Amino acid sequence: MQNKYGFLIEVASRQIKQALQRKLQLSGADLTVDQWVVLDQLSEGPKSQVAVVEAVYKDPPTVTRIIDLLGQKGLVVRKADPNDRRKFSVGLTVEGEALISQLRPVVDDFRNQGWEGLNEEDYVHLHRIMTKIVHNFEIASAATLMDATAISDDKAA
Amino acid sequence: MQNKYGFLIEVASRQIKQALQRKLQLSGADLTVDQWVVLDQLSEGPKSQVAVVEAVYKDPPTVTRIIDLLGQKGLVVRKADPNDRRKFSVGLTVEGEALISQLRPVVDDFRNQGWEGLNEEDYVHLHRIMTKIVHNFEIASAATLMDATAISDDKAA
DNA sequence: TACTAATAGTTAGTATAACAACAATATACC
DNA sequence: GGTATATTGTTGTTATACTAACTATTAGTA
Repeated sequence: MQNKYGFLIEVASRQIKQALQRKLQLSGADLTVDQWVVLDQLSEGPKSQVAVVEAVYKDPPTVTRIIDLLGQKGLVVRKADPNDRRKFSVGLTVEGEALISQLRPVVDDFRNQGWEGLNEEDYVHLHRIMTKIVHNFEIASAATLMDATAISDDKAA
Repeated sequence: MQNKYGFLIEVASRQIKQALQRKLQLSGADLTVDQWVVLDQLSEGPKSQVAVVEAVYKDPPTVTRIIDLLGQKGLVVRKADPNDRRKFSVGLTVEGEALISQLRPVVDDFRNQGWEGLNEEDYVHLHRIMTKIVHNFEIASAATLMDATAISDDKAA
């Protein structure tokens, strides 16, 4: 039986993150990969933290802390939600928008570089295998996310 | 162009780790997944920490701390290497051996469960795509590891 | 031999991941 | 209206990831 796919996936995951981190640093950005992911999400428009949690699939405490750091760097701002006093509306500052514009091409380059030599079919394989594994562990929320990612990738293709 | 494969891989990686962690806890083991990975490596026989670093592809500081924790739990012991006073020889205690015997079937179950519905061919795809991505970022050590994993999987198959 | 470089391992600092517990607010229901 | 419950977000703790700096030891070399 096949074994250690988890190890394979984890090592690749760490390497990818590390490579992007170096790329971000080379471009002069004082930003971690996870901070980038959250910032990128907010470029779609202001969101509550729960919405960010669902979009990037991180835990609420993790998102709280990442937004704290992004706030300290002046890239995002929390505003009170007038309709629900439990919520914030987290949005980009002008500096945040500028940084995204600067980094978007860098990240696109990165993705193209990492995917070089692979094709659409490979992506389908990758997505199918990942989704299958996640489904096999019956983690409903993650499975939903993987499915949603497939849809958005279809749109992007 | 395909995008966000990194995100896909990272989410799957976290989910897999989380699922295994729950499985370990259910089995009554007071052990993290990463501690399990190191412990499992040491079942091949005593190793220096550098050897462990290379086997599990973690950083030296991370391995130091994991071995510290495994030592506190009485599962492993550091012994001085008589040939090189910089080195330790890290080996399992009787308790460590026992815990591995107890957990090995649990982890095997876990792997089978996660891989259900997938086949040898899928594993080849997965391995090829991961290796390609890692190679594309020219991270020599990781690329070597991925290649080595392919070989060991061949033996296991 | 003495000097330099490489290796093995540790310590410190920051960030993320997961879990638990919590406060504040909103919703549902009686 | 009042109470139970769910939602939103925070704080605390432990473990891992990565970087940098450091000690001790070994190997290489002039």
